[in-house]
Amino acid sequence: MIRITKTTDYGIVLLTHMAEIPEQRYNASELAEDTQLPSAMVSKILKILSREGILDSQRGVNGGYSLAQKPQDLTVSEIIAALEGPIAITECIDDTPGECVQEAVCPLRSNWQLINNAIRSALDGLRLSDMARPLPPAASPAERLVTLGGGGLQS
Amino acid sequence: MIRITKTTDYGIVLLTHMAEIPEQRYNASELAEDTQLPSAMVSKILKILSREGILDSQRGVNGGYSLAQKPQDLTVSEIIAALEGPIAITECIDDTPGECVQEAVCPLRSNWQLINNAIRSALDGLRLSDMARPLPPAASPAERLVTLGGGGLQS
DNA sequence: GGGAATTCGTACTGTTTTGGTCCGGTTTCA
DNA sequence: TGAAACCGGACCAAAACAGTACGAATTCCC
Repeated sequence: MIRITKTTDYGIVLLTHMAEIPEQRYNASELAEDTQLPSAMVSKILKILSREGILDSQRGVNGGYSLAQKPQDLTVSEIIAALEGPIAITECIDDTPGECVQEAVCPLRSNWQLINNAIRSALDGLRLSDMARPLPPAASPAERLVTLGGGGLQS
Repeated sequence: MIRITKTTDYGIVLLTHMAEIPEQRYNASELAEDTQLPSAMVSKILKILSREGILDSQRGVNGGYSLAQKPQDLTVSEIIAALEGPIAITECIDDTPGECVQEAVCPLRSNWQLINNAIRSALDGLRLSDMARPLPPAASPAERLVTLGGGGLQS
């Protein structure tokens, strides 16, 4: 199953929550409380997001974390990249040439980029602000994209 | 890192190879030889693809596997779904309601669909025949999609 | 009918990744 | 000075993955 790790899952939940009041500063335990996620985990994730520049951190008594950018400027792609490294589906992408045994045989190396780019583009198009919208009034936001590419049921 | 398992990686290599002469029947050891992949693994993967209906299998002396569809009809999305289960990034998608502790708190459940759909759409647009093309003459195929969505370097 | 070639199903095992915890250190503020 | 917060790791159990093995079941050919 193509999946995102729980770390990333939680990360997006946290960021989405913070995006509700973007300017506010939140501390780790407060966020854990609000989202009902394990607090040790929350704090671990916030550390990563801060190290990666997605959050600003403020130490000390009234410290905490706040969004480094506006929710509408932060792409899902960036968030995922921060939490699980670069979005590169397969290994043979940034490999040093010569390492792959298939190199001579495999006509795919560059064609894998097709898949990577397709996914990255899709994720670049999504903003934190899109995720934070709590089910818009008229049409479900999910519908917007289904029409874009065909969708298809998950069998 | 969002990644596809090696099983899927190999699977696409195998299918791509088979797509070169779509009507032909290939046996497992032949394919392992051609692609330089571990033969036990190859055979395991072919079994799965056959069970999932992507390949037709023929037992017996001159048996082997052949593509069940034309390469231009088979989407990357289907291949991945066959090899790693439905493309559903997070757990809380097809969960039975009530299982998720966050349910009350989490405004995301339906918004995760945004991400899932975005990725699925991207993958639905790619065919096996696109992968099989061994670096078309004029422009690299990777370029086609970069322009489509912005691309962005993998940091 | 028998034997060889081939797929089929599934169980097994070692390694890596993931999810989650813990703890000692550092910074800031009152 | 001490409490509140972040920071940076190490650490561990459980799950997933990569790869192997082996005994069926089928089919073809002689």
